Amino acid sequence: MHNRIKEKREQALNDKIKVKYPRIRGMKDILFDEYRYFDLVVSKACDIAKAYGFKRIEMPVLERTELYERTTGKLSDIVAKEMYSFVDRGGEKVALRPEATPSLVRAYIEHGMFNQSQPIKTFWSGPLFRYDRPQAGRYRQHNQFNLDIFGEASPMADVLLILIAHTYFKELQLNVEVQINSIGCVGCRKEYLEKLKDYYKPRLLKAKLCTECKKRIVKNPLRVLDCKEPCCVESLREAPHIVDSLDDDCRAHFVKVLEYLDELNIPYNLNPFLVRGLDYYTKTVFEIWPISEETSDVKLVALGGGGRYDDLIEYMGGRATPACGFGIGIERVILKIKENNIILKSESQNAVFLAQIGEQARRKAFVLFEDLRKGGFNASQSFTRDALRAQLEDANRVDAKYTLILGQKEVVDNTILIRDMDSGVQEIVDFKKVIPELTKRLANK
RNA sequence: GUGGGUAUAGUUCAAUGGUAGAACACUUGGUUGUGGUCCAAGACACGAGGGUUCGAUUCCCUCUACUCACCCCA
Repeated sequence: MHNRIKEKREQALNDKIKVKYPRIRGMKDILFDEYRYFDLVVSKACDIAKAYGFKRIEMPVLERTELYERTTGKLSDIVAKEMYSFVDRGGEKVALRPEATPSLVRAYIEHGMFNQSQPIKTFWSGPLFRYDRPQAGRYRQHNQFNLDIFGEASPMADVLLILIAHTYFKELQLNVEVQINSIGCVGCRKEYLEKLKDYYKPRLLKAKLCTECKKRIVKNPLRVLDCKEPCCVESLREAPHIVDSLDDDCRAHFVKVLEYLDELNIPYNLNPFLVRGLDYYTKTVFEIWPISEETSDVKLVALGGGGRYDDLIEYMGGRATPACGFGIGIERVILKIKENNIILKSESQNAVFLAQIGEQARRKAFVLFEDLRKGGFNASQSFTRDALRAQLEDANRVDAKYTLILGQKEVVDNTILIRDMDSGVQEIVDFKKVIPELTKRLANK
């Protein structure tokens, strides 16, 4: 009776809490089953990265606001309207990182990594924050996995990144397409932008653009290429391609990248209108687009993207260092995996469940459980429960192959029961021989 | 920032101008030491505020949240 009242009170309290302190918009809890996907997606990426000689790095979530204003660009949407920035108690202007590259570059410079043997290959995984309106595959806090290579000018670095990305999605059984383009160096881009502006000089053509792009063509012409408005897409049909404006060096670099991709049999789509939103990219830019299973259409939400940023490190006050990198959106990958009904490996690896009845048995069970764990068994238990029935239910829940039952009687006799959970057959075994017996049984499987 | 849709139990969904049901999940018991099946019992919900009304979970308004799309991005 007492318990019931207590429970009710707790429930009422919980309900109140639920409405009183709701989660912040666009933020997600990742629980249990969901976390299995998270784990798979991240650990697979880490494994591949390690295999290719990348080393793990983590940076603080908080950086000076200025860092992003200078690199990502004050005018970019990310900085201008999506950044969580505030003044801290010491009067410092700080921001929750909206992307990882600036922090990486900051760390590279700050720790004098240019003095180590180049290239420096890093991988990183963690949360990013953008104050955006949430929707499918977009959150205010989302996780990315990034690979970056510092100090390598060779097109091989670009290729390596794309190769890893491609391998990664293939191993996850996701159908993707690599979209690739080169936006050249500052010089090429300057030349191209003139050509593009010239192309849009005729009034008639300019009139076709959407309102946004009419502004863009003056302020940030490259972004016009990226617009998805049908009228803009249409207007671009005859537009000059940036690859035709590349200088010898940039062209040679890009050709080399494509040659290697061909060699490696990595399917790509040469997308002359692919430009990336961030200011610091040079030469190769690429995105990974999912291909929908049923329609085999390419969906426009990218699972990942990246490119080269050869000027960024010098621009930030470091020694001139070529670099490139790319990021994968963890939540988006998970979404795709679920969409495609890709089945996770079952977690029924809790081969042995240890049940106990009575105080003495429980004490003995604690010790035995440690031995099982140290012996490499996937052991589970619910020592907080008393009833054997409840414990067997738990054993069933975790899909145990065997349940060990240790009761008062067994303690006295120095034995233990081994119950086969499929057949329900159980056997009395000498307590000392449990571990060898289990080893034998599990080896036979 | 703009536009659409939605809001009922832990989850997925019903019904209703007279305060609500199911399925699954959960707890307990049937079995004081035996799970998966079965049976019984139990706990748990109308997002918030306002209006219309004798009476609103239902109709209207506002807010909030969720969701989808645009912008942008991963």
